Amino acid sequence: MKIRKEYTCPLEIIHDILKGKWKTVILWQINHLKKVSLSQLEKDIKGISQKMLLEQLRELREFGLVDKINYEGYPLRVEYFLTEGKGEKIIEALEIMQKIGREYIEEQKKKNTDKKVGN
Amino acid sequence: MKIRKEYTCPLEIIHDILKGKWKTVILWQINHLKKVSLSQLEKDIKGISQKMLLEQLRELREFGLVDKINYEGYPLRVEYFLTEGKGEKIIEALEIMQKIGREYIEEQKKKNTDKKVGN
DNA sequence: CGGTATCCTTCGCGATACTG
DNA sequence: CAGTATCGCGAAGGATACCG
Repeated sequence: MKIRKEYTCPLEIIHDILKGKWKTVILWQINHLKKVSLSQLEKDIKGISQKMLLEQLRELREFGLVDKINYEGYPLRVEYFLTEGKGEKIIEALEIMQKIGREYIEEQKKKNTDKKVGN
Repeated sequence: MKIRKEYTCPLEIIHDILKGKWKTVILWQINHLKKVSLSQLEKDIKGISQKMLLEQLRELREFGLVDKINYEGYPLRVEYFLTEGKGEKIIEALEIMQKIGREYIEEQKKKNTDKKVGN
């Protein structure tokens, strides 16, 4: 369990929520597919292991960003999805950051072409 | 250097931007104080070492979220501040996440009092 | 005061094997 | 298909000493 007993500052949680290599990508992907199975996520998120995926999904659920439904019967089937409140809200934050990411990429490209051109 | 040579996906950057225990807190604190010296940040951010602070500040500067001014003369003096574009923008994202953090804290409190009451 | 370098510990995470 | 358990390595991060 990586979640602390108690938080005093909301900022500490921000860190824990997005801590780890995969959380943001998982959230992003779930938002993209809306309702998605474990195996689907595993296919779509390149390089992630099932163990990591499950670990991170569990944490995201504990924070109330993600939820899941277990369907009865065989073969087993589950659906992961963002929670209406916090889950969908955090996508807004990720979108802002994603734009900043784009800006950064653009700047780097520009720097590189400038270098090649002359200086 | 923890920043990669090149990014293909903006989401990878989101992770790198907020990676590490301290980045969000540092950004938050700089935003709060607007222009701030290293020693001031060190005092205000509880538990951080000077080494970590400088390390993270450097990364934030490389991403263009933070910038600094070096003043001439002794004693040495610098001022760290958020960049107008990306720096101030990311605060919006942090604010959203901070609210989610608050929600989570409230829920936990409620759960605890409910437990005490009965069940 | 601001910043760099080094050493050492802890923990994230990948690989792998196993269960219902 | 969904999920748990174990183990080992490398990176993150804390402490500390030193430089301009």
